[in-house]
Amino acid sequence: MRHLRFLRYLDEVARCRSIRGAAQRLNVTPSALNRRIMDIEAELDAKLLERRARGVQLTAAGEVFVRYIREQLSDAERMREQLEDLRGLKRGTVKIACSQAVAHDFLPRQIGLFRARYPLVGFEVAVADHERAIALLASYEVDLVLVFRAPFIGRLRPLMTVPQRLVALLPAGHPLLERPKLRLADCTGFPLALPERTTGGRQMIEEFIARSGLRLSVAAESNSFELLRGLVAQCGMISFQIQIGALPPAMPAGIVVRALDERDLNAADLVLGQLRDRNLPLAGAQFAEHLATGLKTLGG
Amino acid sequence: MRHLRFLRYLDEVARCRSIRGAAQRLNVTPSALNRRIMDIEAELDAKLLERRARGVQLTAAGEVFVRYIREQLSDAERMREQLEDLRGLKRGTVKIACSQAVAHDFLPRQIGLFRARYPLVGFEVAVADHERAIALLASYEVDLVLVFRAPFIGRLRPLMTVPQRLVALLPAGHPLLERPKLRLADCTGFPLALPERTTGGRQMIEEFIARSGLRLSVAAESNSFELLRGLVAQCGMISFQIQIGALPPAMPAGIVVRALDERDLNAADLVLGQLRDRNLPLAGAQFAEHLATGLKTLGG
DNA sequence: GCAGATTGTAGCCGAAACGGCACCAAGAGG
DNA sequence: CCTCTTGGTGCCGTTTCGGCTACAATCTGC
Repeated sequence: MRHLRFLRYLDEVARCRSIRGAAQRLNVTPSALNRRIMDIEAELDAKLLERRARGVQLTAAGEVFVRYIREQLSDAERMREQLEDLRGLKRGTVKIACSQAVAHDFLPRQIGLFRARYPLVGFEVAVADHERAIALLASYEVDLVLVFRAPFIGRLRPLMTVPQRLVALLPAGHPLLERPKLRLADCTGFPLALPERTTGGRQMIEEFIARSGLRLSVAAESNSFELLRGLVAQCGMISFQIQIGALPPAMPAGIVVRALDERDLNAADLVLGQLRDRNLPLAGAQFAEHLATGLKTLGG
Repeated sequence: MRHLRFLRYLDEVARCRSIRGAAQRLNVTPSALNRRIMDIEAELDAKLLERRARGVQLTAAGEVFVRYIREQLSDAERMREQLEDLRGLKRGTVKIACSQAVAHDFLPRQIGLFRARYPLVGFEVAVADHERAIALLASYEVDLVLVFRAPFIGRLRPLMTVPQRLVALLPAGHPLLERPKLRLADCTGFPLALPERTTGGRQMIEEFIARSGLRLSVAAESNSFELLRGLVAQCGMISFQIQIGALPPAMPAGIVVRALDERDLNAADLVLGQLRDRNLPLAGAQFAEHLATGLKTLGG
């Protein structure tokens, strides 16, 4: 959309917090960029940027305007999709940020199912922790988030929440597998491979430790669930994951999933959400609906 | 907003259903206007207008695009108001369409109360029948409607509904005033001044007539409630109005208001509404809230 | 069926907007 | 102190835009 050029300019400046930096990314000269911004400031009769020696900073008015810009850009995209839609094509791009737990199996499968019906729809998936996911949502870089233990933010509108329990991942043949149900206390003697402290699952474990005073032997710790699974299968460690991240069919041979006793850990919510006060692009809205049914059948 | 110029162009063309007509209203030449439109069509790769000999007609894609345009223009206005807002000024313009029944007393008083708190807020009020009011809302020419017996339209989002009964307006000293409550059948012998058939109040009366087979002597009929009141005060006729249009303090001397028996006429709704899927400008949203409380205290 | 009016459209030209380049001024950091 | 980075300005060529004029197609009234 031609008429949105200036808006893109300011959007990029806001992201880079620098006129020269934005100019480089936009393939224009800083002077030209700066002039357009000054035009807008003159028209609105309000300073949008606080010019500092090391770059620029958005003023309060700038914040308001940048939010407006991102709405506009999003709306333009949505309109385009509507046009494509009534031309018979279902296309567009779904941008989503998700927790690592769903990155291995659940989300890719849902994308596959969705694309079977709408093959022209593209996807951009950012795997990130809760905070970064919410930040991406707030800056309009993604349309949807699917995260575990989302922080309570006013601008997040939950579309669906699914309670999730923690399950244990054990190597095949592990002695603990003889018991039908596992308690966390049973694991004290065994080497554990835990997810990083920023993840929701780890925080649940930490809360339990704080409550019970249990001492666990943490043999390994990683930000990669992929690696943790490897530690289980190849080093005989025990790891933990939320249910959706450890659906039995997706587990490699050599790893067995066991539920943890309900007394040990409360469930926490996996939440599918979008930005409040925002109209999603067609493709995004449809995929959100698709995901919602996918999540629902998961529970049933 | 400079970057929205093209959009205004097409918006006006859509309203005029003519390129030349729109060009005249926009103070540009038809050729220039047409070029911009063709630019947009080329960029979207979709014909927006069906060129005919007597003017132009929006295509389906055109409809989608024009709706997008009006959203954009509305959003731009809202953003401006937000900027003014954080500059300390509460300004903006509230655009509202209303039924005649509230034009005489209720709405002006509410506007007065509102402007006492926000003196910089301007008003544009269009008095119109239901259909036209809804049309104005749908084409983004007004932000709010306050109409009696609004038609059920999907795009209308009711914010508040207030049931309204019909009351009779009689000249002071009229013989019927001796009775505490009036029945419609009592009026058969007297000359009546009825509102036009397009108004909601008249339709209620017509429905009663159809049900009861009553014969009323219609001495006068008008589209102006102002005139009807004159006929009551100066010609001794009886007229009818919904409650909110006949609040006793607003009645001129010489006119007395009497409730009609509940058995005769059901209540119908006065509805305050906005367009679904639209974010109102700040001033509009605030006035809607103000009106809602005004309507609530009315009932209590 | 034919003149007249009305509508959208293309060519040409001047004006305005825009971007690139070179240069300047102001802080930050050593 | 100098140097490096940042935003800001003057000048000039390019692109975009709008007004004028003329033209083809269609509707209207007789």
